[in-house]
Amino acid sequence: MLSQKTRYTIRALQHLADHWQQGAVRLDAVAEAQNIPRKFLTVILAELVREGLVISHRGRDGGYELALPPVDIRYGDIIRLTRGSLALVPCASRNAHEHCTNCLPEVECRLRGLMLTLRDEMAAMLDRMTLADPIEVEPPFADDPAPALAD
Amino acid sequence: MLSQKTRYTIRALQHLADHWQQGAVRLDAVAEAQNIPRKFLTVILAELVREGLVISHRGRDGGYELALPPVDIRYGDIIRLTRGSLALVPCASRNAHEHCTNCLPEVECRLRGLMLTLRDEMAAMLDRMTLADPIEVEPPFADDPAPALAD
DNA sequence: GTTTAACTCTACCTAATCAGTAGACAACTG
DNA sequence: CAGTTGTCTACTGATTAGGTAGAGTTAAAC
Repeated sequence: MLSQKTRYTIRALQHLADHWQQGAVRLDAVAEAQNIPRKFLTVILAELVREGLVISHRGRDGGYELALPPVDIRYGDIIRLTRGSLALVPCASRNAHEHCTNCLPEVECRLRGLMLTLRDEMAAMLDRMTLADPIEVEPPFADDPAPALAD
Repeated sequence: MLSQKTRYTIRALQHLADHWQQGAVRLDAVAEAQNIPRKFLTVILAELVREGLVISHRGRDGGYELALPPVDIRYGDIIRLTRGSLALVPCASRNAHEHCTNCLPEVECRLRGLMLTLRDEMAAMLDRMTLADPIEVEPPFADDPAPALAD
C-alpha cells in the first residue's frame, strides 16, 4: 500500500500540475481542493521543495509551483522519492537495494526473482506516465456506491 | 512493501510445493530450510490451514502439505489472502474495496484511475504465475555484494 | 495404551511507523 | 512595517508489525 502521505504528495503535485504556468498556488488552495489536512500538507510541500520538485514563494501572494514542467515529472519518480523504492520487497529494489532479513541467499531466492520481474513491470508503467498525462478516472464500483463525500 | 509475514508465507508455500506428493513436511524442516522463526511459522501455517491451502497432520511423523496441487495456487491468491488486496490504495482494490480517507470523490480521483490500471497489470502477472512455475533467480546486484548469510 | 513428537490456541509484548499537530520563526510584498 | 505567506524542530497518540510464551490437544508408532 502507498502511505497516506504518498497519496497526498501525488495529489498535491497533480494539483500544481493543473495550474502550471498560472503563478504560485497558495497552500490553502491545495489543501482545500485536494482535501488534505493543511498542517500536514506544509510538511509534504516543504519536503518537495527540498527535493527540488517544487518552488515556493514566501510573502503576500506567495505559494507553490512546480519546479519542472509536468511532462518531466514521472509517477515513478514521485513514488521512489516518497517511498524509497517501487519494489515490493527490499531485495528487489534497483534504486534502494537492501537485503531482506531472515531470507535465503539472494542467488537462490525465488521470491526475489518473482518480485524483480514485477518491479520492472510496475516501473515500466509508472515511468511512462507523467504529471502531464490525462488519466482516465473510473466510476466507483457498483457494489459499493459512493457515500456522501467524507468531510 | 509486502510484510515480512507475507514473504514468509510465500516462501513456506514454495517449500511445500517443492515437496508436493512426498508426504508431510515437518515444521522444523520448513523453518530451517527457509530461515523462518519457528514459532512465527506456526502462526502462519495455522492460518493457511484455516484458509484451506494447507493440510496438517498431527502426531508422530506429522507435518504439513499443500491441500491443492501447486499448479492450482497462484501467487495472486496468496497475496490477496495475506494482504487482503493486490492494490496499492484501498479504493483501487477489486476484491476488498474501501474508500480512501481524505480523498476526492472516486469519480474524479486520478490517483485512483492510475492505481486501478497498475493493479490490473500486477494482477495479470501474479495470477499467471503459480507455485508450480519455475522462477528464474537473479544474481545479487553487483554494487551490493552478498554478505555472509545472516544467521 | 503409553509415549512422544508433532500441531493448536489464546494471550501477550516491544519497537517502529504512521498520521498529524504545535508553535515559534523567517521572509517577502505592498 | 503590517500582514500574509512559507519553514523548521519537536512532539504525540494510535496502530501495526514482528514475534514469543506456554499450556493444551492429537495421533502414529512401538
